[in-house]
Amino acid sequence: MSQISLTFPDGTKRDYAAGVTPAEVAASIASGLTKKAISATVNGAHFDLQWPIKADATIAIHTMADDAQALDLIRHDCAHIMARAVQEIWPDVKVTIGPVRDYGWFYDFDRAEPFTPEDLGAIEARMRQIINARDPVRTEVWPRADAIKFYEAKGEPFKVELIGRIPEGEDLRMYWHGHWQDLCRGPHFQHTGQVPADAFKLTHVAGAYWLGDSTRPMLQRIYGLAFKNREDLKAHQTMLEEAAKRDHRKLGREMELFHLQDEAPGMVFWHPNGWQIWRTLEDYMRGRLRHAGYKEIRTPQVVDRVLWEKSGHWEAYRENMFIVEVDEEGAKEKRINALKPMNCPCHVQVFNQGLKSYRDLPLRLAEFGSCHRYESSGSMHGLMRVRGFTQDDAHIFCTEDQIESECAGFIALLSSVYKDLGFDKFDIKLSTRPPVRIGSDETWDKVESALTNAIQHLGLPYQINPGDGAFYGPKLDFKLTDAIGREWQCGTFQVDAQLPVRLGAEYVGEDGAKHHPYMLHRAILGSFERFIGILLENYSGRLPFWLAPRQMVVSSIVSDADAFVYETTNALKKAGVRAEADTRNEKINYKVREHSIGKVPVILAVGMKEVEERTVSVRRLGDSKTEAMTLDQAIAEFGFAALPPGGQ
RNA sequence: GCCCUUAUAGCUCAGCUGGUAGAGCACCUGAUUUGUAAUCAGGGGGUCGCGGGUUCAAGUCCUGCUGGGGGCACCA
Repeated sequence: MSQISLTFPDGTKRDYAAGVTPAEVAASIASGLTKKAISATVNGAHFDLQWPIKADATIAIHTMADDAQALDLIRHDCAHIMARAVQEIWPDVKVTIGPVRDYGWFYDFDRAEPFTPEDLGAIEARMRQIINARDPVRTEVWPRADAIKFYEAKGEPFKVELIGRIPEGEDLRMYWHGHWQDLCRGPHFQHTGQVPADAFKLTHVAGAYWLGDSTRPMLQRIYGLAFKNREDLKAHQTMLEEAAKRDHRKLGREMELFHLQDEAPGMVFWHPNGWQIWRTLEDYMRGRLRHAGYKEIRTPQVVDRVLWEKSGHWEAYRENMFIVEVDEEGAKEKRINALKPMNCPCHVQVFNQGLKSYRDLPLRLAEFGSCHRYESSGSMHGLMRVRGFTQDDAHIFCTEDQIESECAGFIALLSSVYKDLGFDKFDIKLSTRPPVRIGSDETWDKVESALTNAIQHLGLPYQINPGDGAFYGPKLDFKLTDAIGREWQCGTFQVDAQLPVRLGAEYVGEDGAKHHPYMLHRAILGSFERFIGILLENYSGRLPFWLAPRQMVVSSIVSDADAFVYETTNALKKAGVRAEADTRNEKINYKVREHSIGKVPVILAVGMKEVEERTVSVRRLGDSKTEAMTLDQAIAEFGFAALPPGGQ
């Protein structure tokens, strides 16, 4: 047998017989490593200890100290152990696939009866038995015909189909966890006892289409969490509980911001406090847009289908549109309109009024545009996915040469807005030309490089999603990261050479001839509804002072202080602060508690001491200390704090 | 849209194997004038999501619809 050379992380090389396994390599290095080794990285691929290495390679042996590999094996072995447990309890259940995911894994099963929470407990118990049995894990590469025959005999149709989808030439790997068998890419541990028995938890069952295809059968997916030890699992569960506490739907009720009801699913009823947040945010955005050279417009909600036919939406998007029929008396036929699902066609109508010159470009038209989309019933979620929403929309009409500078200007504006709103980190994703597209390659080259140059000149990192652009042009998506690490896609910047042509937008160029402008679709917040939801969850409802719907409550301690409470409240209001007086006959403890729960950023307490000294006692949310301040100081400080960032 | 699950007072929830509803908070009234996260006492409040069905009897069992939740699909 021939020799191969393996290169270790420290650069040393050793020779082995071809076909040596990582387990044998580990044993050759140190006897302690034989026991501690769990897997290896061979030429960048995660290898099972049992897999033969056939040629020269770089190799690194992993132990449980390597988090990434250890967690990958723990979660993947959990998936197999769970599937084995399920089939041991219910032998007629068919298995499908069970991949690793963030913090755990899932496995999809085909079973007539639904799994119940009690079932999950029984499965967990059986999993622990399997782990405690320390059953060996074995793997073999099989010819596909044998594997297909094997699964047909076993009555596992999903596995048979899966084999048919694995590319020819790829090794078909069979795994055994004890007596139980599964088709799997691997790698895995060497025995089931290597999975920590106290660091996993089955969390919930959900439906999932086979192969993610809604025309295929609905399977039952069981989700599990798994970590290296009990403490990590507990920490993660605590984190999930904390995340649930800041759910915007819960905060919306507690802070009296908005509600949703049966008669208008997916449409928001904004209450005074919530609408105050909205208006503050809208005023802020309006100021930012004005400074960035945008002109604000307003276009109709209900538009005749003729326009949607021209724009192409009637054909492509009709099932998601709210159709409005008007039956005019005496008219020969009904007039069919649609609530606008987006603003772009209306903005082109504004552009088309009057003759435009190249001197008018770039023309930036902004609208806080109310849109309605008939979203599928299962997709709605609080403020995050609704049927009626308002975009911070704008369309920039420009020439090809202006795309790059417009893009750069947009990203600068977006990053500044995100920073003001408390999001320091965001990622950019560039989606490039798809296989099916319109326009010449030359134009695509030019437009894609305009976007790339704009990002690069700003020195920002970005990822490329090849082929993910729209058929009419490339796009940038902007994803921000919130306080607990979740990512939200909000901003977008799309280049469109199509709609201006379809809707006949033209300008007179320097050459005196008519040209179609490019249209740049862009949004920073995405929608007010969703962004307010994100803000609430990011801040856990404790919005920064300028955004808080109720900024200050001036609370009396004794009723003799009431006059000074009103004087203070009125002075603060005059200074632009959203201040309220609370002179109810209640203890100061009661008032402090109530307004703290109400997430009011600043509570002022006024007793006789303050009345005599013309001071206020300041208590900031989340801080149990108080601070004495003269009334004049308080007015100056909080009057300033109430201004939006940038002093607009 | 699909799978599972769920719907009881303004909110959070209890109501066992069917016997016509209960708690805490909130709300109202009274007392209390209080120093930084709940003062005490009393009171009012629910056609148990909606429509059918089984039963002597339905919040409870069956069924349809609607909304919510967890996912999947969708998000041009």
